[in-house]
Amino acid sequence: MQRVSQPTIDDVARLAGVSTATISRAINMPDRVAKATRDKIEKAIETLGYTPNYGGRLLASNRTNTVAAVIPTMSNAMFASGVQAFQEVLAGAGVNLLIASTGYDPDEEFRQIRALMANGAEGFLLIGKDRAETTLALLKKRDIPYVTTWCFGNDPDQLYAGFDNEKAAFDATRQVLLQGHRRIAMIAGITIHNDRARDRVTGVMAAIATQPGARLVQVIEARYRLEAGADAMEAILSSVDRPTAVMCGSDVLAAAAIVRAAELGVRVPQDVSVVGFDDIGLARVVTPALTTVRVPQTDMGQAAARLLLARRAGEVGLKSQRFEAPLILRGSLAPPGG
Amino acid sequence: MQRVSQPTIDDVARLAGVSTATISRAINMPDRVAKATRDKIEKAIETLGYTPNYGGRLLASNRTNTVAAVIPTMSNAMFASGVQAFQEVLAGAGVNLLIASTGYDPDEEFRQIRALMANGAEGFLLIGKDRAETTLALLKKRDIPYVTTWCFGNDPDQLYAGFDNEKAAFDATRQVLLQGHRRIAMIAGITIHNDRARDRVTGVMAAIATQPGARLVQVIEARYRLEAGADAMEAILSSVDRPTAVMCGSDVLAAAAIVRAAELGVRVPQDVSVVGFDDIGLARVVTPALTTVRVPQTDMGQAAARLLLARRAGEVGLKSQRFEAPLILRGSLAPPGG
DNA sequence: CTGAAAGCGCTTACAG
DNA sequence: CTGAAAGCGCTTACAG
Repeated sequence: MQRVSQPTIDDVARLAGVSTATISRAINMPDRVAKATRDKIEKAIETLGYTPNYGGRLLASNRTNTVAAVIPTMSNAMFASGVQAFQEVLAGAGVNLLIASTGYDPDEEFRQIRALMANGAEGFLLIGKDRAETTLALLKKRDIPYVTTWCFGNDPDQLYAGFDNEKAAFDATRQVLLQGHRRIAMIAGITIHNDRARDRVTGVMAAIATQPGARLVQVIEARYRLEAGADAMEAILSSVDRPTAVMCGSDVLAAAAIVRAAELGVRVPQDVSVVGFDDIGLARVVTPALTTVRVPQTDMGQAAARLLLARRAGEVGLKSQRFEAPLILRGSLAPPGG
Repeated sequence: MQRVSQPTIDDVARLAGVSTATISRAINMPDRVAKATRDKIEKAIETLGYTPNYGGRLLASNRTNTVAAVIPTMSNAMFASGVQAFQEVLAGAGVNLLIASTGYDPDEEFRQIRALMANGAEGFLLIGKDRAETTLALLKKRDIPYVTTWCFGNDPDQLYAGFDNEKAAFDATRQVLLQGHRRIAMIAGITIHNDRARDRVTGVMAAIATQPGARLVQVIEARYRLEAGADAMEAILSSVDRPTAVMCGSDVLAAAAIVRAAELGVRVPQDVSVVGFDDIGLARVVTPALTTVRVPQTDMGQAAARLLLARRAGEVGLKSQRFEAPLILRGSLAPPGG
């Protein structure tokens, strides 16, 4: 990708008959340049097809205009809307978005963040709290701003734009208990290196503990894939101590669980209720439609972008933002026995 | 996002007792530096926590190590796996990915591409052929390599990594006809500014034209949203000339159509068959599971990355790559009458 | 409102 | 294998 030689600011200066300083000003602070001069310059720029060289600009100004989002995966709608919202707000401010995925691997996350920093990322959107020590040290050493999303914490040194996974799972489970369920199972995400998955388990457990007579009969961890969710559901349904409700760590798991239940002739919600987490498209398409926790993807993405933009503009005293993640009631949850 | 002052190559040179040229070589072409020197340098780099300044490097070498993907939307799983695959291959080569979305608007696409070029994008992954003239002119003028995906064409000047939407839709429709369907409707994507949506309609029409007695009773265009697909299905089902099969321009539309049909008491596939396009997660979760055209997302994403990487490495005579998009048979398609 | 000039931090022929 | 030095294309005090 060798570039053909492009016109430089010197070419424009020569053609317009002014200094390069004035060209630079005309581009970056137009109102500090006389209208007549500006017009000449614009004409010259147009004629030459000039666009400023990125590297030169960068080196001189020490700003890249670029932030990065590092997410576990793009293939799951779990993060898509959030990243989309993040990008839209950034684009509105003329800031570009670099993106990388980690496959839920902290070492890969470290590598990606380091590479992105070396390539000009001035700020980061990160998912969750679980992170390699080295990553935190790197970010701190270089004093790079970042916003932690998809979770919430009270650490005043950290900037969050997220929600409380434990509370969301707790509240959802409370509603399940309220409907009368006492034997509950969980299909959780893989909890290692994943605080969101862990917090959801904790929340479910905590809610069950508040209800005398209620029991968590089983917790199975599964990757966020349809096949894994289906298999977990089958294991749960074939156990002797069959639950009346299954809480799931994600919609992918929950949707797959519903499908597998149907294949096994188990009716949802009459025989078993299923609750998801995310509220992505899947939730409304499965039969019965999924009762699920709505993750505030758009809110988080927008807030993260605004926070980063504000930091960039030099604002201080920025505050973390916490959003609600309510349970959306649909057909997959009903009192035990239907 | 003002950076605190970081160590420069001069600091490293001083500490290691060598010239900056040698530092640069140790980093970029390690085997042209004596082992002993390299060790000294590595130690100095480590001590200082040095990482090369992006702007300086860029200006001197004129390479950004960054390519961009400009897609209609990230919120739909339609493109997610393809972009994920694209990013993974790039990351393996140490190349970073900028990403932007256009909302299916050619003007927005132009703006995003221009902004990305100004921010160092050395190559592009683009979706489909429909594009503003100005965009093409811009790309050409700056001689920026790009790969066109999610479609295919025979233009030898263009680099494609995609599939033939018309052929895929044609083949799928042929199979529907083979099952005995003669009255067919279509829920298409919005075709303006979208060659993929248009080609799918053309393919469906062409296949129907090959079958005596077969008719396309209705074509409704809908945005790729669940609600729009559901409403389109309702309109189709309430028409007097009700089809026995509905071809859809995407899985989102098809899944929503199935759900709405069920709500209206219309059985799929007994009363009406439904065929999708994409094969995203939704397809396997809806009841009945969706018969759908599998879009080779991963193949396209990987191929696009490899093509761009090859161009970058100076390879010439690169060839477009065309993949298959086969119909995946599941429960939503059956002969008329079930 | 405008210009001359220094400087940002690298890379890379060129020479040895 | 290593170094001295030019140069990449901008921005930005400083001066007027």
